[in-house]
Amino acid sequence: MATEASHSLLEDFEGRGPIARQSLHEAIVARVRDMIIEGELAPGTRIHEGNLGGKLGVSRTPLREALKFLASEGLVELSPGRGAVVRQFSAKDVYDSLVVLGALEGLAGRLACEQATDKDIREVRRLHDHMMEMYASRDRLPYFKLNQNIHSAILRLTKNEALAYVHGTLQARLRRIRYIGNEGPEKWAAAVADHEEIISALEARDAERLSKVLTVHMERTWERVRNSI
Amino acid sequence: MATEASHSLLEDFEGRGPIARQSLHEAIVARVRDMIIEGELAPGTRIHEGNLGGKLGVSRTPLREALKFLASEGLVELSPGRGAVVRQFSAKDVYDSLVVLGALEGLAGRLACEQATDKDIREVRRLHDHMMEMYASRDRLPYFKLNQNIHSAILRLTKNEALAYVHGTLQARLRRIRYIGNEGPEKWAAAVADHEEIISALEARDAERLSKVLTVHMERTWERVRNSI
DNA sequence: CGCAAGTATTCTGCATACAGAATTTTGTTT
DNA sequence: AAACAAAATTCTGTATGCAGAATACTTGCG
Repeated sequence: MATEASHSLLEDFEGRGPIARQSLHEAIVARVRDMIIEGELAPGTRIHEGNLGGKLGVSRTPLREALKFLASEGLVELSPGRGAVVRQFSAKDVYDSLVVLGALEGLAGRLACEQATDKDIREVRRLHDHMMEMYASRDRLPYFKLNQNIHSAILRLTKNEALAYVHGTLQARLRRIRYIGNEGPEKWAAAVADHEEIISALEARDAERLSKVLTVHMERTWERVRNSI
Repeated sequence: MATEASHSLLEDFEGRGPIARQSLHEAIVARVRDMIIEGELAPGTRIHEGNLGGKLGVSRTPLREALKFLASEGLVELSPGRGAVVRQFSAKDVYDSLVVLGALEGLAGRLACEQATDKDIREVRRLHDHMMEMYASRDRLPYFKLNQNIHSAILRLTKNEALAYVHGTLQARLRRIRYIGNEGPEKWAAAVADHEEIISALEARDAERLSKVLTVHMERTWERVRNSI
């Protein structure tokens, strides 16, 4: 099985102007992370440094560095002498992560109501409205991505980097699960209803209500995804 | 300034029997992390791959991999073209982290009361009593380490890996701050009092009380360390 | 004496080379 | 044909080499 003579990340990088100041390291991390999230690298798969490097058009050295980075994030596991393996998350892992995310988003809701500027909140409203358009037209993928963006945005509103960071790492672990979790119409509608309340509580700067609905939203998320694991 | 011809991590590793199955990668990560926590690598320092590699007795390749790992943890920052720099945490960073840790320990307190076995709790009691002996003899360093161990142990009692993981990464960022934070006798006594209540609530499996005291303990920790940043 | 431009050196980032461990294939025996 | 053993191959882990960027140094000029 020959490695597809594909598109080189390095060329991408060199092609960019001075605007995209990201390093090749970050590009590889982002690319491999996406491959894991989108299932191109299935959980449990042993990552072959030669093949993957060839596919991405980079040598093993920067690829290995990226894998260590992802290992620290918890997306891959390192087994000494046997390289990196795409981490498998059990149903319990997912549930546990959602419990923690519930607590983190609960805290974020409280802080966001205190810290956010009116402009910040309008920005979230814009994302929300856009997401609702995607719901109206039943465009799953854009809806999914906007959904993620809204949650990340609320985390950023807290202006608490540590909070945004830990939320981000847990979120990344679950992104794949949510990505595949295509819930039915009634569950989707319930999720949308949650989001209506989220934006409403945020605009009212009702810390308790926002905190509560975000935590409950996480619990309901578990109900939605538990069968697709 | 010549690099000290020191003790090689690689030799350490080769010297070990089959018991210590940790890889050289993990050894380097642990060593550099300790150097950061203990201040041997000061915040803001640019890490010189050649020098540090020489000091540890390893080549640049595994060292660079370890630095990427630590970058993901947030202990070092990568600036493209300029290598790795030991991350500086501002007072706000520390406060923000403590706020998140407060929420996480609060959650952990609730979960620990549900999930812990009696044996688990006895183990924490043992650590607690041992820590109290160290307090009695005013042995700061052992006290400090046991203190950390107790908090980590409570996190493990939850049997929630995701929770323990995010707690661990934030904890690592603060370890250096706490390490240097030598509070006076009355503040130390107050911290000890908190710990008495923690173990008492845990043994009573009083989830609300344990959750509360752990969160408050974090807030008080901020009061203790805020002036030493 | 200060400052700037140009040069020299050092350092990072990536690729490659090499040794040893892990795995697969092959061959042999029952 | 199955199972074990041994050889061959593949793969990982580390060191080293090399190009280009970043930094330090030197020299010339105001």
